[in-house]
Amino acid sequence: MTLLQSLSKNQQIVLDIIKKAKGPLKAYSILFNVQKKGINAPQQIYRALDKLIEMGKIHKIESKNAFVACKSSDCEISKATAFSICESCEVVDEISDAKLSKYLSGFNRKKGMKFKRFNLEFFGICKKCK
Amino acid sequence: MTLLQSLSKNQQIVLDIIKKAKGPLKAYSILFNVQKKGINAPQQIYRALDKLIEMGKIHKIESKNAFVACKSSDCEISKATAFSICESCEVVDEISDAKLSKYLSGFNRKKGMKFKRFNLEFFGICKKCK
DNA sequence: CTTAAATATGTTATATTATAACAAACGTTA
DNA sequence: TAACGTTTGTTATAATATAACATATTTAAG
Repeated sequence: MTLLQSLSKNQQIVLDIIKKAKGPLKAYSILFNVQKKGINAPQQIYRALDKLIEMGKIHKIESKNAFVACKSSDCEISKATAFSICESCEVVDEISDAKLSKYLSGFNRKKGMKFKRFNLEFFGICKKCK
Repeated sequence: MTLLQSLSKNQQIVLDIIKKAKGPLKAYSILFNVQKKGINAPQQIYRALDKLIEMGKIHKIESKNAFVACKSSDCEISKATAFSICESCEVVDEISDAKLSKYLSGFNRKKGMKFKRFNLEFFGICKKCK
């Protein structure tokens, strides 16, 4: 019984914009894009972003302070994220690799803690930019 | 012939503070700590931080916008970084694991790009906080 | 139904993080 | 010592993010 969590108005607006985008979007760039829709304040964007992240609909690219839609046809909650980032054209791709994910999910420091979540960012130059 | 790059005055001041710290430091917290030493402006901190990162003396924890000293007795240039981050006490540990590093350095997307660098952040609750 | 609780919204203000731009000093090294 | 690159100092401002509070809407329980 997959009670597919419905989105609020602002959450839907923000998600739509992020989905349509070709690359990662910054919060204020989202804001400028939705002012015609009656959203005027950063708070409104950040609140929607927070919820969308919680729901696993989007991810934050930490090294860029930008947001992308989740590619994995709606992962539940993002415990294991990996991205490839082109340092030239700034294109970001979500990496879905079962082996990688399993390897990292199973990785635990000897004396240390058990991990709940990880985020991995790869950097390089993509094929197009070479 | 290891020409061990010498640090400038500000670079040395900033590095010393980061090394003494128990956890990751934020740029403005560094700034407040060095105002007695005649450093007054964010620019001066950020410039030192940038150079120290280039040299591999420190790393930026992207998810926290904070900086830690490199633990690996001065890694050359940080092409492969991994950290464990406690979500409770916020302690950050650099992970030096040859296998992990090798695994990830060898990871290349099939059709995609060859990676030059990666950064991995694990999150959980550390032993002390459990 | 209808009241209470939780969630979402709108809004103003402000905090935090980071860079731009320019002038002066310092340090190589040729 | 002149020319170049690097570092410094400084003022200003850009970019990213949260606090706090009032109101509205949705959900769930009695």
